[in-house]
Amino acid sequence: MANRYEQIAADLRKQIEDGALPAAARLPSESALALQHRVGLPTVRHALNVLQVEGLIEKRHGKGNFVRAVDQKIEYANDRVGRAAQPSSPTGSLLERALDDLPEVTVSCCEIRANDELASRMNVRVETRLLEFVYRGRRPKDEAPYSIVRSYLLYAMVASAPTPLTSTASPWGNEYVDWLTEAGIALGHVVERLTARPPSVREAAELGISPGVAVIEIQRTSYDTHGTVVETADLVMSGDRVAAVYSTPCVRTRQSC
Amino acid sequence: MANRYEQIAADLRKQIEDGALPAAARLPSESALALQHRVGLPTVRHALNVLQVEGLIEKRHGKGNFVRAVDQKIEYANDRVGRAAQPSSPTGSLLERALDDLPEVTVSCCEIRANDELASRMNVRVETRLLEFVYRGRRPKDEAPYSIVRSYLLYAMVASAPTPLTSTASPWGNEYVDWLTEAGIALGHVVERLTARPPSVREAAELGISPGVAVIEIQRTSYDTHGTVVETADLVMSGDRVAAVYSTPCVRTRQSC
DNA sequence: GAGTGGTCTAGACCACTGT
DNA sequence: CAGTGGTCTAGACCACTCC
Repeated sequence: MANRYEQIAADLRKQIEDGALPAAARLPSESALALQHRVGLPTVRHALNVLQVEGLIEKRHGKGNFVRAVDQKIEYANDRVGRAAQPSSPTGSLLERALDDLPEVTVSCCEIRANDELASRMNVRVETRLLEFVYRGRRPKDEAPYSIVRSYLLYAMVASAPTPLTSTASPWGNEYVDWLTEAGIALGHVVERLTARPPSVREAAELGISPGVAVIEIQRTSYDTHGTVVETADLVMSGDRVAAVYSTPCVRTRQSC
Repeated sequence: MANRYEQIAADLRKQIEDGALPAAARLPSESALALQHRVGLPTVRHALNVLQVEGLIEKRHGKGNFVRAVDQKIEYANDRVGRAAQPSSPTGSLLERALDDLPEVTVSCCEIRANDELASRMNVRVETRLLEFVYRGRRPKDEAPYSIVRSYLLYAMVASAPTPLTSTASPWGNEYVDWLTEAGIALGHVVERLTARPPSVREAAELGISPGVAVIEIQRTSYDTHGTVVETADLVMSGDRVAAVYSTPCVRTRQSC
């Protein structure tokens, strides 16, 4: 650990953890740090790079380096999945209310044709008409959204149902449940596949995060009671602002276990 | 996008995606790349750094830079959570079998005392006697494990039950379900909180991943049928080798919905 | 305009890996 | 030993932000 840049990184890391450098505080300028530690500028930049990849600091061109605020996380809870947009469980909703941080949600919709991937996921033919809904959930105090949801429905299935784009929507794109219900379709179960990965360049820009801050990606597939796919969605969420919470009841019917 | 290093990164990224640089292939040496693109070494290293943070390449000191293999992911499925170690659902087990990739699991156990965090999570007093089980799941072809699970049980609750450390354990540390059952305790539900984040230095070393490759962290809490915490666990999984899969049935009893 | 971080150069030396 | 990446230096110039 004789590395100079590791020492500098460790020093700053400690100051951040101790609170000497509180959240959102500006670090000394890079040249100042170089003087302090009697090293060259590139060495300081290397150290800061490490901290950036660890998600501890954020660089702002022309302004300085800042301690990343890692406050309470928004929760994506599965007890709302497959239910109406109205949150019935306190898990997520109380938290959001308590923080005076009701999310602002923007929704857009357009008609598209299924490409290979969507066709395979929804078990339909390529070029099938679909409706794509894009949801962006944002905390009022933030610039960038914390999640981007692309939800896909079969055009033929919901075209007859009224689909008002309410701005009071859930940020997770759960309104489709209501629409399907109105169309007489009952949901059976929802399968979600979660992965953690670095953001693509585009995602980093859209979510306002630096590369190195992980994102959670959820591929959601909703089935009706007959096992037919009725919806699929891609959720990409900023890993440092969102946690996913799953509650699994242990129903042990003698049969299945 | 006139940046030289972005161009180099984009060039290599394209070659990896196109398959010109297949998985596990070695990239040209840094000095060779510098000559090819007529830039200085630091510029090439900057580009490679970007690709490393994106998880596309892996650097090996003294050997070279290599394309990261991103093969089929191990699945952590909640249909096994709260059930016995024997997987009953095909979701995960079939995949693992098909890949001829049955995980090797190492287990260790020691008695510890609850610290502040564990005491709060298990709703017991600090210094309460606990049993800590550490599971590491590893693919035979890999050096490092893909997941590290630390599971905590109340010593008083399971001390009387036989706890054979079977090497055929599930890599996710689910044996506690059997032990609790033997002790006459019935599980009620399991709550899991997932987050995505960069690995700590220690985790990166233990999981054999480079910083910048995200990890999935799951904080699991198991409750019995009375709502008492009977187990809690921390699962840290290499984000590029593991996906978490949750299947949520939409039981809409008229009451609760 | 002054201060900040971003890009890039050219070169030295060290540490790890293989032969 | 030769080849590889890892660390570090000193300095030039550009781009962004704020006054």
